[in-house]
Amino acid sequence: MERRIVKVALDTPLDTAFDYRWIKSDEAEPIPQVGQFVLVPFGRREVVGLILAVQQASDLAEDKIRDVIAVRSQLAPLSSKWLALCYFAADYYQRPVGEVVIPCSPKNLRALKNTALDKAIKKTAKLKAPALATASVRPQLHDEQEQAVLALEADTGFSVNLLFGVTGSGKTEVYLQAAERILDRARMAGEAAQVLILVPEINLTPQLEGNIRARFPHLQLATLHSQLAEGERLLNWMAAHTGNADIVLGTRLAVLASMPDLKLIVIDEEHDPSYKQQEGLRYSARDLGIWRAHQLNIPVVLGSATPSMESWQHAATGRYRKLELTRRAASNAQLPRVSLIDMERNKAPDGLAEPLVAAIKLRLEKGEQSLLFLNRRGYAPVIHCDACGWISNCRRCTAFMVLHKPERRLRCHHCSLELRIPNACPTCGNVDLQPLGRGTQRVEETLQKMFPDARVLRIDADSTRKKGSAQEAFDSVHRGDVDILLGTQMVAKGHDFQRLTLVGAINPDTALFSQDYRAGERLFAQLMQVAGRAGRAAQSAEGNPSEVLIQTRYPAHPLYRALLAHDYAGFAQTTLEERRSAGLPPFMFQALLRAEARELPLALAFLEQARGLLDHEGIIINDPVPMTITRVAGIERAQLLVESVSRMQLQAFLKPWVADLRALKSKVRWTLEVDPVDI
DNA sequence: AGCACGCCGACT
DNA sequence: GTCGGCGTGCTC
Repeated sequence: MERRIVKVALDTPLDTAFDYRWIKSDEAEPIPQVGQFVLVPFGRREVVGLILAVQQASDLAEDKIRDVIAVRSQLAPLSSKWLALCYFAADYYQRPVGEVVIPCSPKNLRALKNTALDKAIKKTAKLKAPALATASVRPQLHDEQEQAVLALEADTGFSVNLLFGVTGSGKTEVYLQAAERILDRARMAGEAAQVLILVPEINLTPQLEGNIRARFPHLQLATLHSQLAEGERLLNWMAAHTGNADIVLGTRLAVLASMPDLKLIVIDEEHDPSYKQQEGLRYSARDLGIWRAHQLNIPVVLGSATPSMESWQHAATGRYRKLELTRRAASNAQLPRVSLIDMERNKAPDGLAEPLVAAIKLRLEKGEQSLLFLNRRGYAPVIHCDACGWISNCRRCTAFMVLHKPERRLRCHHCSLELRIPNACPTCGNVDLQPLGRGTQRVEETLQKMFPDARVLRIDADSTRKKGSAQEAFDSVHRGDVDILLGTQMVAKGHDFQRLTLVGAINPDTALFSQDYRAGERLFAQLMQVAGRAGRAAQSAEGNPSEVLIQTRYPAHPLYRALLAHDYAGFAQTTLEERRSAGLPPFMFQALLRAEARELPLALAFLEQARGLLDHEGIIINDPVPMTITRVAGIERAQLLVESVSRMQLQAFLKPWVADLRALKSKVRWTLEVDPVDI
């Protein structure tokens, strides 16, 4: 009787492969192969796993080993290249490989019985083979775009290309035509080819998806993101895995899609923080994308108007090739004019200074749209009592309870605790509790009072709780049903509003003096991005370019000076000089050990213990410190930063360190993050 | 991580 | 008398 031991990776924090017994049940059943999914019993559960090895014997006692329930042998095994990518990710981010290979695969491999999987396989196989080289309407490229496309087309091996161009300069067209030419060339040569396009957010996908389908009706497009229904996710995953999908468009998790014929990777808005997964396997999809391109010896394109400091530095040293688009694609579209409103000189009792109010009024008179950007939701970030100094602290977190006036609630944005607004001060009974500061709800109220006839729409996480409501809100702006759009960073991304000629940033200063050394970089990117919403199509009716007004108390700040001049390069140079002298990334490689406990001293003691575990030549281990928001939902948090000027040296330290940390079996919960973005 | 077992407080 | 709190232990 044919019998094998299969070593299986499972989605569990246990850093080991699990042995299962496989016995041939009938003649037709094939021997299991590495890279196939299996259904196995695990404790009291049945879980899906991936076969990492097939062997004749196990080191374990026979009675410890359980039987495989089913092998998903209908599916072609995942390739060794794909497995190598997953092993790398697991190794680099110090997590078990099962936490890489299982979460990025469709859940339905387990939930579906074989018949349903077969159905999906049949459906995928039936996808029409693309008809040869159907004519599609291909927009004329301007010379810079053409040069970029030619450069990419000429690449026959690995290259990292930083496509640097302002919003509206036509980066998307470069991606599409480079993709098209690479797919065409492969087809002419009788080879299979696939292109992977990564985007930061789900809500950007429908627009780009529509564009791609319209442009390439003859190509198969599959989307992959976490909000797909499971059935659809399985189909699209299969389309990628079988090679049927010519183009895969997805969010960060798509970087781990199985694509046997991958020939080009595009990472749009490469600087965007959402490429970094913030739980479980804390990977950077951008970094894995670059690694994958290197592995497959293919080009990768990183697109951005405001590249990350890492990418910009690599372009400066020549490690990446810079492809630059210096002007907007539509010939009549100009860059918006950016001005600062000095809030020391302008009174703004309602948070809106007179010049901004006047600019909004002008747009209302002309029937044009305004967009106001305020990265703070709720009505006011805190309420307080004038009489005794009471302030609305969250009792479970080191944070304020935020006033949400329409809901008549105080809400903690960290632990989701909700309370009714107290009628009187809880300590002294004073009935006159005052909101401090301003969130989107409060500005919305102000705008409605100021402009009673204007149609004001607020878009933030609170106003778009319901599924599909964000899309509906954006649609109403596109239809012209909105005069003044007000929102958080949600409004900064992706959408081109044709009739929008004014953008106002209400209170961007808060990011200037943040603890987080990346806050400035993010603010610059955000303001550039939100400014890019204006005048995408053309100038205002009067022929004036669109206008961006930034309210600030620090008009001389270098970040704003660079923004006024549309000078990303200058901003990046200054920032990189600061980073170099302060010993920060990209000149330093970091890992962050975080610990959580009921009592802060316990967390700190654990980190102190961790610090002393290993010799660490070439590694800087900093003091354990409480996190900025020390307590969340009643749990105290602390962290320990580990650094090295050498990525290799840091990696060499982390591996045995993590093994020792696991061996401690401490009651303190801990996580390690490699290349952390929020410190 | 799940998921069970197990031993102590406020409820139908 | 039981439901349920989360401490501890195991998963091939």
